Amino acid sequence: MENRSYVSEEEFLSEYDGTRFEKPSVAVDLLIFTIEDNKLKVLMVKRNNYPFRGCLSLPGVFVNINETLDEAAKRALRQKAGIENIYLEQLYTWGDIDRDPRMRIISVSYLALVPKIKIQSHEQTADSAGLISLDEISDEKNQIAFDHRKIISYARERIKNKVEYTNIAFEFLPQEFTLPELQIVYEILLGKKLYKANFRKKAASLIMPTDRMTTGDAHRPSRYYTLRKNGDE
Amino acid sequence: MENRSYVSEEEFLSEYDGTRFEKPSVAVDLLIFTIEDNKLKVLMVKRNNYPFRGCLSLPGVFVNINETLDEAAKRALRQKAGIENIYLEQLYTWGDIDRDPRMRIISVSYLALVPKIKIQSHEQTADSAGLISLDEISDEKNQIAFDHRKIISYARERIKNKVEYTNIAFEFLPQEFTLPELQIVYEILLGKKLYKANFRKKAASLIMPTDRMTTGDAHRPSRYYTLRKNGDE
DNA sequence: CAAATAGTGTCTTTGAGACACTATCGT
DNA sequence: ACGATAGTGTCTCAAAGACACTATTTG
Repeated sequence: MENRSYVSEEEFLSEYDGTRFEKPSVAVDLLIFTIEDNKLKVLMVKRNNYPFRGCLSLPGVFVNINETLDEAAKRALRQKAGIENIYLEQLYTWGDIDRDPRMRIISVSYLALVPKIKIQSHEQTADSAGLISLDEISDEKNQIAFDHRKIISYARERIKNKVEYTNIAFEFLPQEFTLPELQIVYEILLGKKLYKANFRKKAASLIMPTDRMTTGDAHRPSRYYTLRKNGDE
Repeated sequence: MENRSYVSEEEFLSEYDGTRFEKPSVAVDLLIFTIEDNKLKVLMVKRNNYPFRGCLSLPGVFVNINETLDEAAKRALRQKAGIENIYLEQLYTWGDIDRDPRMRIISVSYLALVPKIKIQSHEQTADSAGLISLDEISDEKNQIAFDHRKIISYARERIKNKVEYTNIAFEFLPQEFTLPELQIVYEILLGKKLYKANFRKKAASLIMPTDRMTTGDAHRPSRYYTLRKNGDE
């Protein structure tokens, strides 16, 4: 009886092309976004090897033969930024031939969103990692390694779009937040000011009030809310 | 002076991990969607080798070392379906370890949309290709190779979403079409009936009337339209 | 004229947008 | 009382949804 028996690689490849294949390398690159000082920032590392020595680049790892892409992304998140359990989604796969001058590397990029608090304590994990504002990255005077400027700009667009039809904005905040805080996050991500009253009406269906309030400010206190999960009434 | 000098692979890899890497293979798989007999269908080929002999699978090729992912996708489109110059976008990259029982293969999937007319003449290109309706693919009685059922279902969702905020529906139609035809395409892609009057009001801003009308039908004739491109008034 | 499909007019409801107002803190 | 920020009420306008109507062809 025929079960899924092994077929040699040679035989297998001939099914497709009849030629040998030189394989590209596969890496995973991370786009770890957070909001600091009311600015959207990306975690980048300074390269201390060629090529692009001294330039900023996205943190990444090679994909091991025995780990999935998602696992590789999570490992990179742990090893390069010391973060776990945050929003993570596959973004796009970059396959230009000369994107790395040394060899052919296909990069599967992952988008990670994280509240600033979670990232603080791990700042000096691997290499010299740091949060870079998107303004600095757009600035042509700053050297960015590989095609990473393009990748970041792609990620920025994805965020802007997804804010409109998902709740990713909440990923930038701690579990409890005030509505003014939430509004600022939306304004940063969308890149425009919003009307307070309208924003609150729309947000109302997404959130649940807590009984905690801000204290100590020289103005009316603000209530803390949490994101309403599916199933909460 | 230091320019981007060559660094041995060994040395290069050590920067990341310090271990040797066994590389996965990288393939491109195509999801070629079209509408036939008022049903959404995908182009699939019947496998005549192990594994999954006799099962339906998505057409795909390995990525050559000297071609980009987009180029590989276009080549697959040409070689496996004989189609060119159609809507093509990268969908998602699948990297589970055992998605192929023979060896580690990472698959970059591409979504292609095509009007039925363009595909007709090339029906019997490579292998035994054929258009399979999504109902048949969901049917657990039909054997689908690899993780391709999951991939198709992911693509189906992407189409449903993108119909809402892009003009991809037009990719399923020839250059000239009637509004009833366009409405049917939208209904199939969205999976629900639409109100004619409302649909037409919304479509009005996207289309340009021609002076051609349908003829020969035992009812009022229908005007042909074209998609309004950016720049058309 | 009957059957069939193409195409239109209009009312209702919903939500986005804009603006003016009130509320509550610390000093 | 004042400055500052939190929070609300309400009007307008545009789009989505629902339904009833008219129009034009063939046989």
